[in-house]
Amino acid sequence: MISSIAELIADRIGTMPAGERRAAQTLIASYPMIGLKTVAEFSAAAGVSSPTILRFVARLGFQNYPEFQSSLQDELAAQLQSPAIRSLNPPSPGGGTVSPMLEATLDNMRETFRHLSDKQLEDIAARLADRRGKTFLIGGRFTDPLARYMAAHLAVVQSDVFHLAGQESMWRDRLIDMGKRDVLVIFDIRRYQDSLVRFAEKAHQRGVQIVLFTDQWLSPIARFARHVIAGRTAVPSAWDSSAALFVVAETLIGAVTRQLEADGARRIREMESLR
Amino acid sequence: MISSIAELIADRIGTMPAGERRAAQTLIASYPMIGLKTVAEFSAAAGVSSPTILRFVARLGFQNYPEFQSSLQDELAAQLQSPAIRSLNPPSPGGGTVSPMLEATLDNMRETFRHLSDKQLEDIAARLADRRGKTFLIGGRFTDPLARYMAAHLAVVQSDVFHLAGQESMWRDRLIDMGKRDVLVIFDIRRYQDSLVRFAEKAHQRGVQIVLFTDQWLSPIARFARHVIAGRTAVPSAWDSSAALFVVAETLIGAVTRQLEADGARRIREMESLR
DNA sequence: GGAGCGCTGTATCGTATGTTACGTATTTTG
DNA sequence: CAAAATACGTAACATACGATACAGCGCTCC
Repeated sequence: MISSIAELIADRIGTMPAGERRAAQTLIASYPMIGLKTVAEFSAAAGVSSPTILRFVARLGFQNYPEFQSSLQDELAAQLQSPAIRSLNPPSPGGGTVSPMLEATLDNMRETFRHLSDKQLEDIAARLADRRGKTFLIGGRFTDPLARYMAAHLAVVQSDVFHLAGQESMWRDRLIDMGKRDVLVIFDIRRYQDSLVRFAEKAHQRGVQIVLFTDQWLSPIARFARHVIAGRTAVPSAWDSSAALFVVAETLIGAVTRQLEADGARRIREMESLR
Repeated sequence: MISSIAELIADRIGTMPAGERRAAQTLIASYPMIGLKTVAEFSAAAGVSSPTILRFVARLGFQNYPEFQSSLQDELAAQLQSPAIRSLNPPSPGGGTVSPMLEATLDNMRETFRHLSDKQLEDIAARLADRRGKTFLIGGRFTDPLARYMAAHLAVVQSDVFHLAGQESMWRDRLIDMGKRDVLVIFDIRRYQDSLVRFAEKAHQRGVQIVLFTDQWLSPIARFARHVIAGRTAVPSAWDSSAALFVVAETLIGAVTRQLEADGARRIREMESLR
């Protein structure tokens, strides 16, 4: 079973003529980067001519050079999605059904945050902390609890935080209260909900700033969103995991709280005294 | 100091027009693979035209598209050479707010699961999957969304799943429906809510089996509970983190689904056909 | 309500890139 | 040692790719 081009090369390098062998060795030496460049660059690096490179990829079984490159890219993509860090967490001798799920979840989080810079989060937090507008939150069938969770926390440190619940017609009517200075936080992962998309579009038309939590395939709402947070959701289960998005939400809650520190602290104290 | 294109994008995404922002988001979502493909593919994935992609890379400071691609490749190459330091987000020496939060959360999860055996989880899952009784879920001020999340999923694979919402008096009345064969899942972390404790006690008196999600200091409800899941909640933030509990909940959801596989699969299909 | 600006997509163009044909060099074999 | 077969590079070719000019549209600001 051959699963990577590198193996394929190792398998056939013995049967190759001198020129192609040099190509193979050059590719292996800085695998797979050279293969992503142009034929001319590849040939120059290997010290052979362009046609030799093409004959080389043909011998590997590819119809043409672009096809070869696509294959390399797919390989890279797969590699990047399951970071090698996995090996750093010992395979938890237990073995049971728990480990794979936990491991995948941890990977998802690392991967999600890898695509997320401090600056982005701070920007979004700043937007949420900006007290000139209101904050609305809403989610889909399985993600609405995340919206609630976030709303519950934000509502403690600032006023004008509203979770949109209930029937579609209910929240649609709330559109009238929304304007340019307001923020709408939407959670939407596969399978994306039409009702949410429609709602997002209408809100967008009113100039509302949309912060979208979605999965790596991006909900169609992304096109209306000012900020998009793409979380990894794949786990060995019948369900997708929202855990990564949950952690991003918590991180944001923390960031907003920090930015509102002065005001927020007072607010929290007041609130405590009211209980 | 900007060292990666991802950062560069995060830095300037705020100043970009809508179309280019979509390009940026698409790139970040599957960073950096899309950027290595052709302009046509990139533009199609982002849902914009080719010139918009080119304007996008121009705005990032590149003279032309190939130069942009080379830069991405260099980045990838550097990344591949030091697999240990996979983190795209540099260790944020400036005290980035993200890393410590994420690290703490990941630690919490590992620690939480370290104290949780496969057997325990399977037992709880079996209890929840046992279809002779009903399942009720409820949570506290900040944890109720977790109860909702779990309820939303369980309700798909089995009947008789109820989330207890609204006023305290509302759910207190539901006690009348609860008996020995039923399960009550409660989420309660500091500061523990008296109302929940009272409710748990009454349910316990009726012989209801209680599954408690709490923090490492254990809610007083623990004394009534048949199963206790203690999650770590400490993070460098003003708030406690429920992320570990969330992941346990997802794990349980997965386990229950698996145990109900035969029935559950049919149920899910039926449900799909109803939509 | 009108004028101006900026953003975006369509259509066209030039060119860099992959591809192929062919001639020369090198090795292999009888 | 000769002759054939294979390998390799040069050079011409075609295509697909990136780049650009331009027009339509929406938005903002008078």
